[in-house]
Amino acid sequence: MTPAARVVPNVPSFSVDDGFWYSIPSHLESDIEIGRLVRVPLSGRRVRGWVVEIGERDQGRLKPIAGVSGEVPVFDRKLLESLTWASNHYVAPRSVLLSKATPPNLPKKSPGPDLDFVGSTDHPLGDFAEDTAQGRARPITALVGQWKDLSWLVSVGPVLTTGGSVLIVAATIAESRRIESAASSVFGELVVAANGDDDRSITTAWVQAQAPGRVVIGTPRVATWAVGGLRLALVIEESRRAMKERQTPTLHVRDVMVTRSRIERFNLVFFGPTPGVELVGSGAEIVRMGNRAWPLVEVVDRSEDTGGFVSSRTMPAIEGVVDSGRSVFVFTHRRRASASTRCSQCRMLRRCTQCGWRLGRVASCPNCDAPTQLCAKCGGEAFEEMGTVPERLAEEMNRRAGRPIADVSPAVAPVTVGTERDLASAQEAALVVAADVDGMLLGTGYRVAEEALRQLARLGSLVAGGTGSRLLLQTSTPDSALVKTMRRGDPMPYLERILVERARDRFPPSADLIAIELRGGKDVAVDFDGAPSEATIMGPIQDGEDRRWLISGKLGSFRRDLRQLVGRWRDAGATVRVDVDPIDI
DNA sequence: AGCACGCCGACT
DNA sequence: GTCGGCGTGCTC
Repeated sequence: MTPAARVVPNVPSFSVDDGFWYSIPSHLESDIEIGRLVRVPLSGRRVRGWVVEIGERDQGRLKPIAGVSGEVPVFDRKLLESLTWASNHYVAPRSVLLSKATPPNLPKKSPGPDLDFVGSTDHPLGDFAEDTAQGRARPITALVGQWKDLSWLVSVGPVLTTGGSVLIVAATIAESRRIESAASSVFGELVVAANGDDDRSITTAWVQAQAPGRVVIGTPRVATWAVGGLRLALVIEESRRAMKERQTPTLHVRDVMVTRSRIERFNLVFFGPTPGVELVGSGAEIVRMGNRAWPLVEVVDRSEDTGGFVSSRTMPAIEGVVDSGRSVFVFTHRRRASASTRCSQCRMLRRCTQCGWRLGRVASCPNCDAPTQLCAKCGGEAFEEMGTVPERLAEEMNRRAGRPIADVSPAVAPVTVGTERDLASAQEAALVVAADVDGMLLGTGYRVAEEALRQLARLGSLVAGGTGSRLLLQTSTPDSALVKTMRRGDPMPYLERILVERARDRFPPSADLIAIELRGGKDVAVDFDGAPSEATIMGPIQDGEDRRWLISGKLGSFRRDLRQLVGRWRDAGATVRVDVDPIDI
């Protein structure tokens, strides 16, 4: 028997998931521990790999580890367990997940922090941080409210003074930078931010994050990082799209952090105005901050209104704010006019009276060929394009104001018109207008209701403080659940209702959902033998060279079998994308 | 991934 | 009879 280590080579293939045993040469013995990067011989060459187990093995035909790389391990046993869970959940090779925990350059030893901090506030997070500092476990918490003023940062102080670290994950680099600069003014050198885009600064941040007693801030990539002495993790706006990786493996920060907090035993708080339905469904404890999760809302009822993008009651509000020297942001959810149209009179979606197909500007129904007619609802004969193109919106406001007040984003005029893509860079405004709330609910997919609320709440956080500042919603359904929810300022009853509907319709989080996409490999035969009877397989949908399937239901151990299948399809030459928990289907 | 192996055609 | 093209399979 000889000292040996199991090593997962850095090879993106399912077939090396279990790793291989190598003997440990005596001169390396003191360096080999779980999570260390090593170089090992593998089929006639040397590759990098990670130590995942240490033991004794029969010398047999074991090859020796050729060397160690870096100065410190990149994960411990617990983080390894979380990463292994993720490789299974996301149907990805284990080495791909281990790579995500590894800094781009070789990690050095970190010097410990040498500064101390004391402070606290009466923010709800203060209690949480105090419990964390005392070593008390708290259930996973959804803190419902605005985070942007950042005054809450100081309340994580007690965790630091007891030698623990705090991890903060934000959706984008811009937000991470804002949090970093506010945190630095409170905690100084204790702040570590992974905001760079070059390998060197990312590696430096990783190294610094290994010393306990830090505030580590970064984008979703840091969710798979080891953090020294991690006691409290904070995820800001977990329901944002950016919280899920786009390519395989499609990690979601929420799911990774929930698993890590259970295994590594740190406290976990999700913070934002609208927790995701999946988070609500996971039984997280809901803590509301204040009475409203977003500022005051004014509703402009358009059901009696005639055409145009902006109501005759909205225009004076906009002009009033402009005249007082403050700014306005007008939000429209679509950049391009869609093919659909609606009645200018009753504002209902125009549908074929024969088959219900959505109609654009056509003389006959493209589905059933029936000649198109008057509005099925009210008999109106004028129709307008759906969706409010920002340019047209700005033109209309300028025309009606009789002076140039509006322009499309980025802000150059007092009134800025923008879509979701402009929200990240938008400036605060005294008046924020959602031009077409009804249109936000007309999309397809099981998430539209949730998305609509999330976007409106996000608009709320653009509203500057001060008297008269507000969010104005234009809608022809002022009694809808969405508008009522916005008026009340509490997202929870709305989200809980969506949760019930998802369970009824067998959508996530009540059911597993995996989309599989094969690019190329036309002759690769695909079958899902062994799929459990509780799973439904839809597809393939052919899209040019691509084929797409959707698997839903209770997957159970089928996830494991899927690894084999995906491996086989890849070996046969197909590019396989596995989208676990897909957001748009 | 990347290397060996093997089967095939091309060329000394 | 040998060289090198690349498709297939395996890696302690």
